[in-house]
Amino acid sequence: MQIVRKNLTFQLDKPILYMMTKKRRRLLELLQESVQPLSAQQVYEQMEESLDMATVYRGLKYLEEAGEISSFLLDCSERGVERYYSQSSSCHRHFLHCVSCHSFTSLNECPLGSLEKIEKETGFRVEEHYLTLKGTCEKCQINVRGK
Amino acid sequence: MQIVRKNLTFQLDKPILYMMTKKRRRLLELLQESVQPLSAQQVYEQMEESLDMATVYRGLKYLEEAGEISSFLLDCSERGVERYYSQSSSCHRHFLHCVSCHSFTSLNECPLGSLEKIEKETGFRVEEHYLTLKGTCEKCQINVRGK
DNA sequence: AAAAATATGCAAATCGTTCGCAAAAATTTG
DNA sequence: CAAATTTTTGCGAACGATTTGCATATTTTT
Repeated sequence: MQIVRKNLTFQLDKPILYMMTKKRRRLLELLQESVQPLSAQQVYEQMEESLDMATVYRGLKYLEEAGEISSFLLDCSERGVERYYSQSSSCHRHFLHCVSCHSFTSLNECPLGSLEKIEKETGFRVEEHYLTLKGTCEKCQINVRGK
Repeated sequence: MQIVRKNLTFQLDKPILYMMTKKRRRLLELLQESVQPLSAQQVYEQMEESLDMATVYRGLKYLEEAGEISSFLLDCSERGVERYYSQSSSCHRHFLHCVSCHSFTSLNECPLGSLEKIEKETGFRVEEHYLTLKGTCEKCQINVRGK
């Protein structure tokens, strides 16, 4: 990650100028270090330096708008409906969510076929897509069997 | 739709006995008549007979557990994060959501390729999946052009 | 270094959704 | 069929995730 200063950073085509403060950088680093997508609450808990919850939310929203991270909604039986954040690595990612241990596993590639067919059929111009797969991870399958 | 009476209805393999009250039937009918998935709020507004919001929520949850309807989460720029409900027709469905007029378009088929590959790669047993496509519907594309 | 702009902490507000409880409706029992 | 029992409904309060207003702190611009 580069250090970003106001008026100096451009994302996508249109220039988005933004400011990378210490706190925001820590938020971003935390997400970059994490293998798992994290909810705002989890980010808050994992921050060593103190950071207000409102600042976490504002920071995450800011980083997302700046294109550094991306998020999705998940309804988890354990934690309820929350937004989860992860770094915006090279390409967009999807996750498998284990309904038993509630961990995420990242997919290597997007299992979605071409969207062109859909666009032709529906007349829609598809701009983004979110895919959530739910199931049971390898570990939890074994654990259940073991019992 | 069949009229369901306690102890007389079975869903899937395991017998789920459930009671179809007048209010619940109206909820279900509303969703069956609607082309679009509806949020609890929209269901509430479209109900001619008065129905408490708590009852709407409870009824929708009940119908979903009974397998009559299904739901998904959507973050819409206009309406925020809400759960949307639609009847569980024969097979499971996915929707395209227009980011301009906020309407839904139903997909004819699931664009997801085989999940087997994913299961092999990840060891995951995939049980369900949710796909949200966002973009611009045909009408809104034309409207924008027209301006 | 001072002035201006922006971010942060704190507390209160918001919004979708859920819950407790008493009354109403549906089901079961005798 | 009426009484007893179970389940649902309405109402208001509670909840949890997220947002907002405002005064203060930090960062940027001058």
